[in-house]
Amino acid sequence: MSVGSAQTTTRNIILRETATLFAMDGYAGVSMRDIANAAGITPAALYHHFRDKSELYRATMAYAFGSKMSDLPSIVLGEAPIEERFTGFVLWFCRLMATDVIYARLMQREMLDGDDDRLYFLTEEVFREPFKQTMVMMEEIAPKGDAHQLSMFVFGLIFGYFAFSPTRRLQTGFRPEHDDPEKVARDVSQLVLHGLKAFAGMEAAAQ
Amino acid sequence: MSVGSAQTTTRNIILRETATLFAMDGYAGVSMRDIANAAGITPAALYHHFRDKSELYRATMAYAFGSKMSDLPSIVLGEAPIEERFTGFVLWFCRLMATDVIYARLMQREMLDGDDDRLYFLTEEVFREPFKQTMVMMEEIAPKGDAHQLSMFVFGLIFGYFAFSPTRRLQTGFRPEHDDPEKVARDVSQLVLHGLKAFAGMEAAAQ
DNA sequence: GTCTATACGCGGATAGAC
DNA sequence: GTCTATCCGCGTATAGAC
Repeated sequence: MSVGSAQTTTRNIILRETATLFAMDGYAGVSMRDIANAAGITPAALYHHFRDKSELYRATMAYAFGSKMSDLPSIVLGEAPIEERFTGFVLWFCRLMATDVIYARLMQREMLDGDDDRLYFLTEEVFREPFKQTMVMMEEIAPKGDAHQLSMFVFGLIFGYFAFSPTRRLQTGFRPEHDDPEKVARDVSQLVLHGLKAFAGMEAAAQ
Repeated sequence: MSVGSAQTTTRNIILRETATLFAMDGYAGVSMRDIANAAGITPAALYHHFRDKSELYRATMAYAFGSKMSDLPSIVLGEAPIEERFTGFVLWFCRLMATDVIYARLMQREMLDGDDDRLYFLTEEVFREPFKQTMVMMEEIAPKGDAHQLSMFVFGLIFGYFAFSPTRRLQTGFRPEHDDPEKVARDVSQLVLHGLKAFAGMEAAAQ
């Protein structure tokens, strides 16, 4: 559930609370009164820190998404064999999606409701680097494949799997271990690493 | 963009409009005035057809999700070899996600905002059958694998890939064909069919 | 089945005191 | 930097005529 950085200025308290509120109820579902309440101040005080609701929302995204990706490079870059680095990446992303509900939900909401500017921010500031690094791995594993698309398959698979959780838990055959990021990461890695061999030699030949 | 059935009763006109509105802006983002406007009636008239906003929302879900899955069985059941049936299923789901924006967005929103009842409805009335059929295919392709989880990987992959579209289109290496359900389906099928061979003989052995 | 009229609380936002 | 007080339009919802 952890989101953003540490300092306990009023501004940061507000942002920490809004991250949770916006993640749970969405932009339109949260009022400035709700936020003020959660932060322990009055609505009027909010406007001392942020011009209006939409600026507060944007600040919340910057706060919530900031520096989440920082531990990734050490996993992906390095001397280890590609399979190991890839598996490490998958595990990292599975853990993020499974553990940080706020983060995962905000991502989902931005995909649905983000305007051009916010999607640009998300693309550039949040996904650009991890995505590039994933593409590099894809090129190494499946040199003749479409690195962009294959990387998106990986992101999509993990993102989608956990986004489906609410109904997945009610579905035939569900067991609690299906929520366990360690297990999911293992099986995703296995499926993808094996599957990518189909793209190692030639582009979309099978059908 | 097509949603739901045909008859042009007022009730159906309302539901058709609300499906679009709720899909685009979410429950809290749409007012009864908006809906009345779109349907060409006054807000008061809405309450002749639906008790309140939340009943209207539930009716919209039932309308939007109703009978979308009907053409699936003929694809999945049949005499064709399993690879072909699986590919057919993947193509069907890719087309649904890529073509029917309303449907895809409502699904995403329900994952985020659905209460217990609505998630139960989604699970039972929308996903139960297609999911079961996918599990059957998984058991045939990867007898020793975890059919529930592998099926969810497939749903998650396709769902997640298209849910990512807004930022995917801004990402390094994007080309328009990455939005083409036919191409995506081909490559997803190839990746998964090949990857599943890793699960054909034993459960999660590789790592 | 749809209208006009209306109730009334909640929404975002501001003024100005402390 | 936070408060109290307040503005005003929009939110859901209803009453009752046609």
